[in-house]
Amino acid sequence: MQTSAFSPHDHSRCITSAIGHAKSLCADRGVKLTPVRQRVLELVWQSHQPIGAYELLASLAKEGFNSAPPTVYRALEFLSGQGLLHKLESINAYVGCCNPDTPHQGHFLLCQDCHQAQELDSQYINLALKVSADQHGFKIQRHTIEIVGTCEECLAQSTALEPTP
Amino acid sequence: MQTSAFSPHDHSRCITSAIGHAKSLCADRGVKLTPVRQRVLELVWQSHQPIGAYELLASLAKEGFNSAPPTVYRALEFLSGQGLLHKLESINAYVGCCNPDTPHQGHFLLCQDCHQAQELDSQYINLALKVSADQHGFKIQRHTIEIVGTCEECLAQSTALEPTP
DNA sequence: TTGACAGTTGTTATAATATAACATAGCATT
DNA sequence: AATGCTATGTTATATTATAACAACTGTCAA
Ligand SMILES: [Zn+2]
Ligand SMILES: [Zn+2]
Ligand SMILES: [Zn+2]
Ligand SMILES: [Zn+2]
Repeated sequence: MQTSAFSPHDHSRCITSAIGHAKSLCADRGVKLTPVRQRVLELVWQSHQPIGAYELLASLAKEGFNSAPPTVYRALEFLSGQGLLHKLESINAYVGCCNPDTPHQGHFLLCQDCHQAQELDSQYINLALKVSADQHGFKIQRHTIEIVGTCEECLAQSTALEPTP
Repeated sequence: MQTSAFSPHDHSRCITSAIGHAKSLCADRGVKLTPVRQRVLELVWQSHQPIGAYELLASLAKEGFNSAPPTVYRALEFLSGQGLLHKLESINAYVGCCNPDTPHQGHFLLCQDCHQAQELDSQYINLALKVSADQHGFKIQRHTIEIVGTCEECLAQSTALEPTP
């Protein structure tokens, strides 16, 4: 896995790695990565841009898969349940998980310029959440952490385009 | 303002404080807290449970207000723009802001038992987000931080009900 | 073999959330 | 009164997601 979704990299390796990982993981767990489930996962991994359910559905339809909404929502539910992808709540879109072995919700950087997402699992953030929750006697079950802004690459591009003073 | 939405408190004071605050704040800013906007804000503040747009709409309808979706979404957009409420993205619901003077996105504790929400603005969390973003050269514009779990009161209740060993 | 079961998929309909587009009304300034 | 701005009314539609039930598929044991 590359260090950042935002930096240029050989993304085909992301895809093959993710799919390979998913296959072995599902085999280990005794659950079925059926054709439609695998195809949805591949489509989600087509890029680091989170993708919406109905966009996935349109792709499936073009490829001759069944294309009623439950098809894709069931696949997304399965993949999410296996920790193979995450839903980004603030944009109703789905992105592949970089580290599906252990259950987690992750933290996401969303670039509003290139629309790519990078998953983190920062122990700083986890600790800060825990400390804040503890202060209120609150027991954390899960969380949604989505940070919107501009990634390093897009910042560099916009800086390069600025008029020189 | 009370220290916690979860603890028992005189909630009528939350409401009057929030509405009074909103009135003076809108007056200061030269924007209009019209009847429907004020009523939506009051409805949002009816409790510390985040409320959905269509539930607000149903209440408005009962009270003789116009009850087409744009009415409530416009009010929510105005109130959100003035920092008087927040949308909780993970549940598509809206909750009054405790501290509308300064712009912020806040951090939310959502109790899955009593369905109440407590807004925080933890500097620990803000710092952790900033550190993580900085490590990736990412410039934060806004964020969605929603922590789901069980509040202190509900934990105490469930503990009290547990069978003694 | 066959039938019972569990899991998966197909199909239809509908729920829930949100916005586009354009018309009308109120209100302040000139 | 005419103008322009903000807010509201109205109709229609877009977007996201789920309910409900039927049909198919493979497994395994009687
Ligand atoms: Zn990649
Ligand atoms: Zn992940
Ligand atoms: Zn209160
Ligand atoms: Zn707030």
